[in-house]
Amino acid sequence: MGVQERKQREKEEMRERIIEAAIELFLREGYDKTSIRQIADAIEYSPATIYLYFKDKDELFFSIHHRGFEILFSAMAAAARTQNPLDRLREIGRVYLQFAWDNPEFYDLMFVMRAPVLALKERFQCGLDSEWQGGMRSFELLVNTMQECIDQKLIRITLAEEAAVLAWSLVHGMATLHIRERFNMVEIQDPHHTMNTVLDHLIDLVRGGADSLQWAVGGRQ
Amino acid sequence: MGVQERKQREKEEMRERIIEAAIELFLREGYDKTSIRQIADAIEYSPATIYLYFKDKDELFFSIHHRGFEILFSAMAAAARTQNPLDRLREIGRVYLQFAWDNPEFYDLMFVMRAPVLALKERFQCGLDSEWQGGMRSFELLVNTMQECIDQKLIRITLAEEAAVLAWSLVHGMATLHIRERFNMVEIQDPHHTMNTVLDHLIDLVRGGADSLQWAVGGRQ
DNA sequence: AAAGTTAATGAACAGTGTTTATTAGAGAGG
DNA sequence: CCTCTCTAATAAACACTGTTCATTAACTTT
Repeated sequence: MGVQERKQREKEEMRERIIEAAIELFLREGYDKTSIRQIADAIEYSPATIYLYFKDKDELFFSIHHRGFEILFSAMAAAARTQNPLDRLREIGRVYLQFAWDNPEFYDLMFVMRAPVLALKERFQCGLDSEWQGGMRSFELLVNTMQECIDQKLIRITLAEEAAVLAWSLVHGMATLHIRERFNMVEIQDPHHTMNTVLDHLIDLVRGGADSLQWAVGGRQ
Repeated sequence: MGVQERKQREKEEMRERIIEAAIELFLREGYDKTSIRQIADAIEYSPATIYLYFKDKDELFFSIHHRGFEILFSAMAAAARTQNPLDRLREIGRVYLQFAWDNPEFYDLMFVMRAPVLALKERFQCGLDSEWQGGMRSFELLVNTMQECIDQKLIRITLAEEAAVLAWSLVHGMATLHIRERFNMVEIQDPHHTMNTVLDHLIDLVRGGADSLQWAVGGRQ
């Protein structure tokens, strides 16, 4: 009897409808102003219904944060295929910064807000370790790229993880200083341009300049 | 008649009492759980009273964020006196990271939360541009240090502001990835150690290594 | 058709930030 | 000393918030 499968499907569709409405509101109004009651209104159900599909608001927003990573990955796909690992590094950085620039609310949810980690913590205790999959994947992409750079002697840092933390922290720092409006506060003109310029500086610095490149390629043992 | 001066003083003292109670709660319970009613309870006044001294919650927390900068500056004082600008740069970075590590709630309020900037925006429209003084001062300290490094040909970036954004973004990125628990998510072991190591890497990279130092000092014109 | 199951809800609870009409008390003037 | 004024403090209310739970309505199975 396919009735159970249909019910399962309907439940899934309902979850989807809730998430869709929540995203719509979230992107338009921000996290704080996206209330359960507003979401319920948008899908024309009662607020209590949402709690039949999500444990609480944190879990709902944990589901939303997945969508953000999907967008990030689809933007990252092209960059990740760049052959030269150092060029790839730059491309990854550019895509990451552009994603933060174009989707500040998503970026906030994925890398700044506490809601998704709180939801994850509870799941973790309940055994279901779905992990912070998206974040993991993108960080590993960065670590692997760094490792390739190290293997090919393209950069001046010898520990891939440290290099990855360096790069991630830099772009994340710029993204959040922009999103949370601290660049305005110190009167940085044209933050978009500055962010890309600074990313270029990072690449130049880790590469070690023409001298170091020569040194790396040339040998010295 | 000194009665008006006394009243003025009493008003100031009341503001102080409110801020003190708010800080106490804020550091113990976090921003969201620090409600006007709880603050009012702590000082044994009614919630409405607080609105006689602060326009709204944002303005109250804008006042608190000043205290954070005071702590940061007193920690920064010694570091800022380091003679060699490159050593000073490292010290500033260390102190900054340590401040974020030791005072995560303050750091959050000063560099991540939206509340203080929202309060500032309203003031700005009302003519009173008290500015984001603390942030400005610390950023200028960084820019000036970078300029000294450039003047003494110690670093490989030629625009002080860009170098400052690079350094600030890096340490801010590490601080926030830690505070908002994203380092845990990608399973970084010993984040405190990693953060300092990465800061050292930055210094090494901008310095340009022994070769570049030699090149800078030696001349080549 | 009756029984069992379950999805949906109205209403309530406990909290939030904020506003306003009212009250109690201190300071000034006669 | 007694009014009168002014103002600091408040109780109560408003419009929200996330969340829970007993009740209802509808669908499925017997």
